[in-house]
Amino acid sequence: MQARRLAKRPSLGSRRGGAAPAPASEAAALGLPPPGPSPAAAAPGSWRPPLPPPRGTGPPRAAAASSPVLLLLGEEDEDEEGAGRRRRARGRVAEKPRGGAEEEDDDDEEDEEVVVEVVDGDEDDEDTEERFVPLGPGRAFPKGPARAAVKVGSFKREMTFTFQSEDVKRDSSKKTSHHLFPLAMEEDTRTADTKKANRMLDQEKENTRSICLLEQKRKVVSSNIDVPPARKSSEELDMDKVTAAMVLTSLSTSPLVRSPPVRPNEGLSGSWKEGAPSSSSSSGGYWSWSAPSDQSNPSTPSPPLSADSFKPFRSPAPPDDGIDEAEASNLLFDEPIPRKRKNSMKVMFKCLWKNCGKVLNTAAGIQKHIRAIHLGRLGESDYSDGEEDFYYTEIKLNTDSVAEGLSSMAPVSPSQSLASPPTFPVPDSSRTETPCAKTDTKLMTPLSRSAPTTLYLVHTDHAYQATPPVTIPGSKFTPNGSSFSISWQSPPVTFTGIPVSPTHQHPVGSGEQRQHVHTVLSSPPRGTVSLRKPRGEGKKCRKVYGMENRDMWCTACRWKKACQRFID
DNA sequence: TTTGCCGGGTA
DNA sequence: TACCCGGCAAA
Ligand SMILES: [Zn+2]
Repeated sequence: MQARRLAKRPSLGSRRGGAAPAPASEAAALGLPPPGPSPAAAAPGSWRPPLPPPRGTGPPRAAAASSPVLLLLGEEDEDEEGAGRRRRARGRVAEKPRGGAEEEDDDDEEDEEVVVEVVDGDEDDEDTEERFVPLGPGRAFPKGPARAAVKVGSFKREMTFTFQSEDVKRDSSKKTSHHLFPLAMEEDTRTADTKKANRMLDQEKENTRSICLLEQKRKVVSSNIDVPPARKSSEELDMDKVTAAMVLTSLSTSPLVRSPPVRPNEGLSGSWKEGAPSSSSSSGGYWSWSAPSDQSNPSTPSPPLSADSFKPFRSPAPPDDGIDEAEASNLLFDEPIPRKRKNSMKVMFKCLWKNCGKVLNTAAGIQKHIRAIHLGRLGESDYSDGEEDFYYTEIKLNTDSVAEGLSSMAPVSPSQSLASPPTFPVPDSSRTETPCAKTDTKLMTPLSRSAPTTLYLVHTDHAYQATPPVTIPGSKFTPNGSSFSISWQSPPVTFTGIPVSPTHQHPVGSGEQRQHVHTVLSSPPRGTVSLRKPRGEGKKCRKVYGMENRDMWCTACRWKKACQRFID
């Protein structure tokens, strides 16, 4: 191998000492340090290759030369263990002189320790309500993305946990006499639970979607989620998940879609009921979004009903929409924000009854409405057999999305655009996203085009750029983070692709590259998926360090991929 | 020609 | 997945 390489690359051959013969002389020739210390031995602060500057060589180099600290702070200066020539790529991972920064964006885990610490913290509190607390005030927010990621992860987990427990709790308390098995429960479907369940599902979806937000605001959230010391059989728990999943799946086509209008012969009631044998569920936790982390995803292809999406669906309900709309918006504003909803979330309940588009801000209200007006059951004020459930739907409004919806402004995230079109495998070759991002995508892909705020989809053009540390330039997620999405584009900053960037957000502003996205949008069938990137004009590793210092290049460059160090 | 890097191949 | 490279296109 080596041989081959050498042979193939004359230029390199001359310098690439690593394993090749005659390293010493070569080194000397190049002004390299005495080969004394084995290449790998190089101490952190040790020697830095004067840098056979092919061309004035990068400034980073200079600084990086001796101070590890600097290295850490600085973007990413690799420091090939002093002696420079680490033996070719292969093993470089192994050596990681803790003092010196790592080369490779993908390697520098400057925050490593920190991260660990955090994790620990989380773990510790693992199960208590206060688990978040410590994180909030106590910890100064670390900056590393890596860290962030980790945190996020753990949070998610926790939350999941939390909810489930809650679920179960109420579940059990509520229908104590119910069977515990989903199938069996189908019979009971149309019980109060059902509705709750549905709602819960919706919420789940939504939550998933906005999980990122949650993460951002975990602090806030945490305060809301109080976890009663819940214990329950794992069995139950599972069941929950399962059922939830089932329901989700079956409902994947928004309830609205398949509701009333579905059957032409729809009588007055119960017409479509049979159609949805699936709706069975157990828990009725409002805040439940079961197993967001792993489980839920598979079953959440459903379109989140949201401000936007509901409009179209509304079609079943003929005229008086205008009124509703208005009404809705009104409610929107004075609504006390149902429970745990995060600032930007509003929940409305909309009557799906034909010709009736009533929108109320409380489930009870809508139920009552349906029962009274449409089902003609006036008596049973509080009792609901779940029937109403089928005639109303919960609408989640994300204030942001609303705003967006009003003025379908362009600057919104392109990612959104990407997702919405009938689905054409957009170039989008590889995307590395955070877990949440994942769920996000899932949700959005189908038909939804809402909640633009929630996408922190991370998209890196290349895997090579996936992990670098990066502090997002312009904006930092604010615990409130509801409006950050748009602000990205401007900063032309060179932010080293990271797992936390809003999908294709910035490209639009900074570059031409994603332009084609629009194209795709307008005319889906565009086959031309592979538009070559315009190619950044900046100097890249190759140019900067020159062929001779190939090992100083960033990995990507070495791989002949898009440079990740000098991003355009 | 050089540079950047895509697409694809190999290990 | 990590690594490498042919080859194309922009500079
Ligand atoms: Zn590079």
